[in-house]
Parts: sequence; structure tokens; C-alpha cells
Amino acid sequence: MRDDITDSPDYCSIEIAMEVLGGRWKLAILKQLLSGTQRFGELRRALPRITQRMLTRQLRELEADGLVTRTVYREVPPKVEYSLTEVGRSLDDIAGLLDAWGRWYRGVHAAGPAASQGRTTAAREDRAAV
Amino acid sequence: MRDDITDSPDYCSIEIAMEVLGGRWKLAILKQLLSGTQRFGELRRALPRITQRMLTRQLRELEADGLVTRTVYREVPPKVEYSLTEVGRSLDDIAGLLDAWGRWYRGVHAAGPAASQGRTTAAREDRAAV
DNA sequence: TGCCCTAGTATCATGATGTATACCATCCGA
DNA sequence: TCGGATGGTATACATCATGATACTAGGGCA
Repeated sequence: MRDDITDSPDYCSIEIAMEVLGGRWKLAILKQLLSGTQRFGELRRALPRITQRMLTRQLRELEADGLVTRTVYREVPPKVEYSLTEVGRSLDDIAGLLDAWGRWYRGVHAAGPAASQGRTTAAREDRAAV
Repeated sequence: MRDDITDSPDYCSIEIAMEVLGGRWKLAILKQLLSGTQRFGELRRALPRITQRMLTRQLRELEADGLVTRTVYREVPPKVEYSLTEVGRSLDDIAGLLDAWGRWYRGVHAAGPAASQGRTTAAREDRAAV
């Protein structure tokens, strides 16, 4: 399902990036792991809005895509550590930029809520060219 | 649904960014629009893998979030032009980086497919610490 | 015996996306 | 006058991704 994209270099490469990073929580997880190895519970506490189920899934997908490494310690209670691979670390600047952009965007909406309130398309169509 | 996130500055701002950009095609569309105003059909041809339905939806969401502007010309056949707002243009460098990363990531997988084939987690758990 | 801990699984409900098709109003050609 | 072509939407349905909640495993401990 992924290979038919990777084979066609003429398509926008962002589509490839979104195949890997498009998950709702992927980049947030990567951002957390940029600060170093963390275990499952730490990630869960750092991202309180994510479900256990989703955290597990996204981590497994990230592992399958070669972005994170999963290390299981056979202890009781269980202990599983996650850390970034080289490929995962290569997203450092992108994650930083997205984080900064998110913070800035929140400010834009707080300052000028017109942008977020312009959800009525009708008014805009009225001033359309004739 | 979005405001409860925007009110809590302690959460990772990437979550905010993903609320807006998380759509499967949002960034690819933005990347296309970075080269200038385009009409619906042009975007559709530039992104052959997206369906009309999804293109319409994602564009409407981007408009609602203040990233793109939609201009309807009352002609027949209809003509609708889409262009980026200032907020949309602020994603220029991020889109560029993601595009470059996608291209690089595709190369990584082509060169060393080990990363993309490590989908069997069992082997890795065996070498886990005891 | 029964409860706690961590890292999950299992189950069900909701949302996002893919696919196919109908629609609209006008222009054009027969 | 009729039917097709046009460009952007809208609807119906199927599938995948995500969310919410409950439950498991297995040793430590009271």
C-alpha cells in the first residue's frame, strides 16, 4: 500500500512523509522522544490526551517504519523503553518548527479570532467576482 | 473540541498543529498552493491520488482554519480559486522540510530496506535485557 | 487470599477517509 | 429543442483510524 507511492518520484514527497508521520499522534510522540529514551508510562503521562491503545498502536507503527526502537525488559511489572533511531532523530528540526508553529497559531487565534470564526462560507461567496 | 486544547499551554504545541494540519492531505495541498493561486481542477490534477470529495473537504477545513482563501466566480461552468492566507504561507519552510524529508526517507528505504522490513517485533524482544 | 503495579489487549462506538454516483446550471452542437 | 460536456458539489455506503472503557498477565506484598 505504501510501495506504489514510493515508486513514483513525480508525486509530492509530502505524501510519503504523511504516510509515515500522518498519524494523529506520531509527531507528538517523536517530539517527546527527542528528549531521550522514555518508557511507556512516561510517554502516557507526557501526552495525557492520548489513549493507551493509540499510544501502543502509534509506537508500533513508528517502530515498523524504523523511527523508534522498542526494548522490552522481562521484569514484573513489565518495563518497555522507547527511543529514537537515527531516522527518527532526523525529524528534530521539523518537530521543533511544528511545535513553534502550533504555539504561534494558537496565539493568532487568540489574538484575531476572526480567522477561526470565518466558518460561514456564504458571506465570502457574496463578494466573489462576477 | 479544539478550544480545550488551545487553552492549555502546557500541552505539546504539536498537538495543536496536528489538529489543523493532521488531515491526510492538508500539507500536500498547502504545498501545492505555495506556488500560487490555483483552481479546484488544477489541485486535483496536481494531486492525482486524492479524491474530489476529500479535496473539497480538506479545502473547506483549511479555509475554516484560516489557512486558505476560497473565491467563487459565478460563471458557468463554475470556477473556484484557492490561495493561501498569511497563516497558510507561514508553513512554507515546514512544508519544504517535510517534502525534503519525505524524499530522503524514500531513499533510505530504497537503500536499506532493513528498516522497513523490521516489522517482526518478536526477534527484537528476544535480545532484550533480563 | 486479595490487591497493586506496568504495559498492554479486547470490545464497542465514533470519526476520518475511500469509492461510486447523482446533481446543477449553462454552453455548445445537432 | 434535445442531449452531451463542463467544473465543482453533494449524497450513500464501505473501510480504516481513533476514542472510551474494561480487562489481562504475573510477581510482590499485606
